[in-house]
This record gives sequence, C-alpha cells and structure tokens, in this order.
Amino acid sequence: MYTQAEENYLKALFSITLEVGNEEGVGTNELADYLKLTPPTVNNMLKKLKTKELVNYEKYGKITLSDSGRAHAVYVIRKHRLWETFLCKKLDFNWNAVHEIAEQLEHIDSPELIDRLDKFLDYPSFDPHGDPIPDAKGKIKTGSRKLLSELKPGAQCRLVAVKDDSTAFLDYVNRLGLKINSLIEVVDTVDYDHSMHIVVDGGSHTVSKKFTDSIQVLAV
Amino acid sequence: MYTQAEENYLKALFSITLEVGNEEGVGTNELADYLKLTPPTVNNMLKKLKTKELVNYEKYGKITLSDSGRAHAVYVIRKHRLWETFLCKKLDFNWNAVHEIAEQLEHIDSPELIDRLDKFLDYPSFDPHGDPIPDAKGKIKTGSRKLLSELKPGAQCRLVAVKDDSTAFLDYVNRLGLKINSLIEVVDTVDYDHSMHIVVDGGSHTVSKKFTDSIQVLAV
DNA sequence: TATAAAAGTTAGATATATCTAACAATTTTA
DNA sequence: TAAAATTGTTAGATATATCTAACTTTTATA
Ligand SMILES: [Mn+2]
Ligand SMILES: [Mn+2]
Ligand SMILES: [Mn+2]
Ligand SMILES: [Mn+2]
Repeated sequence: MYTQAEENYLKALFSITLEVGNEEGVGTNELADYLKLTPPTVNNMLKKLKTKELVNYEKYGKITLSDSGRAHAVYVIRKHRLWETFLCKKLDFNWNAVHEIAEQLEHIDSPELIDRLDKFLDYPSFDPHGDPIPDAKGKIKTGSRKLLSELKPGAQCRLVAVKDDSTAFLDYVNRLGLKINSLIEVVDTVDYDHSMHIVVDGGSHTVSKKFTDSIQVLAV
Repeated sequence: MYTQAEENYLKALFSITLEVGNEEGVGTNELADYLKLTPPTVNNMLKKLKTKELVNYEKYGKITLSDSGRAHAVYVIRKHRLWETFLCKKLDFNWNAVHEIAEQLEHIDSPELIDRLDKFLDYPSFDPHGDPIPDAKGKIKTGSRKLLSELKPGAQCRLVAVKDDSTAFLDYVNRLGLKINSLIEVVDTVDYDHSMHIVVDGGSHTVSKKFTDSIQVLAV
C-alpha cells in the first residue's frame, strides 16, 4: 500500500484543489507550503508519485491528481473523518482534540477495519466538524454551503462546518458558544476590515474576516 | 516519542524474556530471529536504543531492557491488547483477524486515546486471546497458568489463553471448537511425540506437542 | 523587451531502518 | 587446548523522506 507520506501528499492535493477551488492544478511551492515542507522535498516526492501514476505532472507544470490518486485521497479523507467521528461520538473527545489523533489513525491500512468502523458508527454522513464523510464507494455529499463571510447584515444561518482544524481556532469557536447547528445572526459588517457583528445564543460578538472565512453555514 | 521500529524492538525484548523465561538477557541473533530481521540490523538498532537508555547492552554481551525500556514495552503491549479487545468486542472481528491490525494500531501515540479506549471497553483485564492487559500504571495480572502440554491424562482444564497469534494457528483452534474458557479434558498422551488426545465439547481430537505448547490453561 | 522576481529543479547532505558480505570474538567440542 | 561452530560486529550499500545551497526556468513588470 501507500506510505504515510504518500497519503499525506494525496490528501493535500485533493484538499487544495477543493478548498482553494484550484482547478488547473497545484504548484510545487503551494503544495510545499501547505504541507510545511520545502519545495525540493515536494519535487522529489512528485517524481515518485508520478511513477506510481498517482499524479499528473510534467517538469515546470502544474500538478493534478490522477483518477487513482484522487480515489485514494478520498479514501484517506474517509478514514480520517470516520476516526474523528469515532473519537467524538464513542470516546467523548472534544472536537478540538480529534484532528491530531486522526492524522495518525488515517494511515492504518485495513479496509475491513474501516468498513466495520463505518457500520459501528451507523454510517455517519458528517464528521464532528461538519465535513462530509465519503461513503465506501468514495461518494461525497455536497451541499449549497456558504462561508459566514459571504453573508449580508440581517441574514440568519446555521453553522454546518468549520474549515480550520487548529486547536486555537476551535477553542475560540467553543468560547463563542458555537457548535455544529448553532444559529448565527449577522447584525452588521464593518467595511474597513470586513469584521462582523454576530449574535449567537443571545450573545453578541465581533469577529474578524479571518474567522468568518473559516465558518461554513447554511442559510436559514 | 518512540518510532514504530523502536517500539517493536522493546516489545520483542519483553516478550522473549517472558515467554522463553530468558532471565539473563537476550542475544543479538535470537532477537533478530524473533523480529525476522538480520543480526546486523539488530546490532545497529541496539546502539541507538542504548544511547536512549532503553536497553542495557555491552558489545558481545546479553541484552536486557532498562527500567524505562521495560515500562514502554509494557505500554506498547497495553495498547496492542486494548486495540485487539476493541476490534473483537466492538467491531465484531474474529479473534484470528485482530492481531495484524493491532500491530499497526499499537503505534498510535496518544496516551489520552488509550485511557479513553480503556474506559470505553470498561477496563478489560484480558484480551481476546486471554492475555492480561497491563493497567494504566503498567501492572499486569499474572495467574498460575500452565501449558496444555504440561497436563497429565485425566486432567481437566479451561482454555485461558493462546500463545500464538498466527492465523493458521487460530483457524485451527476455531476448527477444533475451542474458545476462551472452553473445557478441555486430557484423555491420553503419546510418549513417542508427546501428541495428546483431548475431548472438547464431546468431540475427540488428537493434537501435536507444537499445538499443546501454544495453549495456556487453568486446571479445573 | 530586458530585467527582476517568483517558481521550480538539481545536487549533495542527513537521518532512519534495513540489507549482504566479510570479519572477529566467544563458545562448544573433539 | 586447538579446531570448529556459533554468535556477534563492521563496512558498505539501498530505500525512504527530509533538508540547504545553488542553479534554471518561467512569469511579471518597469
Ligand atoms: Mn481533521
Ligand atoms: Mn496524515
Ligand atoms: Mn496480538
Ligand atoms: Mn508492532
């Protein structure tokens, strides 16, 4: 099977393409940045991934996942999100603690284990951060989600996902009293720096653009 | 923390010392054999483990675990056996399938995960093969267990543990209808090759010394 | 369009973990 | 106790995954 490093590159490529909406492909430096590695390291690995036909890549060109590369990337994401769900639902972990552990667990190689874990969790559709869990066939539920930062004053919405796994961010989310499904009301926005006044559970808060860019919502 | 390779060496040293009752220490070749590696590979790793003060070892001398080496070995065994218990009890795996997966899971580094898993499983004392699970303080339950091969004709006993994790062995155990707690009656032994006639659940079988050496029992 | 900046690659080094081949030390045994 | 067998070590190679420094190619911009 694939090494941990290889799986991390595949997952990163998939996520960058999706998150940044980067259709035409990813650059070496961009990928290096995302993975917190140096460009030569990435360049070196790319050659390996190309030989294994997991990526499409020509010297000085953009990188994209091949079909098999994408399929495996989705599988790694499935593993990651199922484990996160297990940690929260069954072991009572706080949602801000599960990502780091799932980074390790996602590399365990046993398709049967993942199938059984999926069943044990009753085939969940979303992980504790609201992200969709690919099913056994690699199919991912997509919805018409928006970023909180896109909403206008007066809008009401429900938090469906957080797009930042860092403990600092999730701690802050917790401190604001926000959870998956929390009702958020946009009171006002500040033109100057796009910060936003929101009301959550009757509590009023001012949050930065950096923050509202990491909150995915569904209009209500 | 420790690498997977390091953890495997520590676990192997602990097991050899225990299983073979090897008190004075383990040799390079013996350890290499056990781990299915070559002696130079082991020699090389030993130097690293010595610098980290996990083993006591002098050139051409016997290898023993240091206190911290032993403590970590026990912790790896705790992780392994808790995961095996999880796989059987919660994910409904057959006991002959869990060892290989636990070989991977035992290297996940998160003490909190293990504590919570232990609680989730209601602090089990024995794994699916009947082996004792070290508690959070590293304490291991020991009992007055014997090998089936040590019993004399007429003896009755209960199977408490199997000492071979291989699929071939466990499949055979299953085929004989043996489970943890099965009642076994020793009918007769053959002097020539120490094979044994046993009765299990009314069924009569003849089993080899190799087999009876891998079955731990408690007299009844 | 020439130059500067950004992006990407190559070369060579390091660390981990493994191997084979050759050699050395220790232990067994005749 | 000398030779043989066993056990253990050293040297040098390979594979993976990473780094820094130097260089090249592509892209942006003056
Ligand atoms: Mn995550
Ligand atoms: Mn990962
Ligand atoms: Mn096992
Ligand atoms: Mn292991």
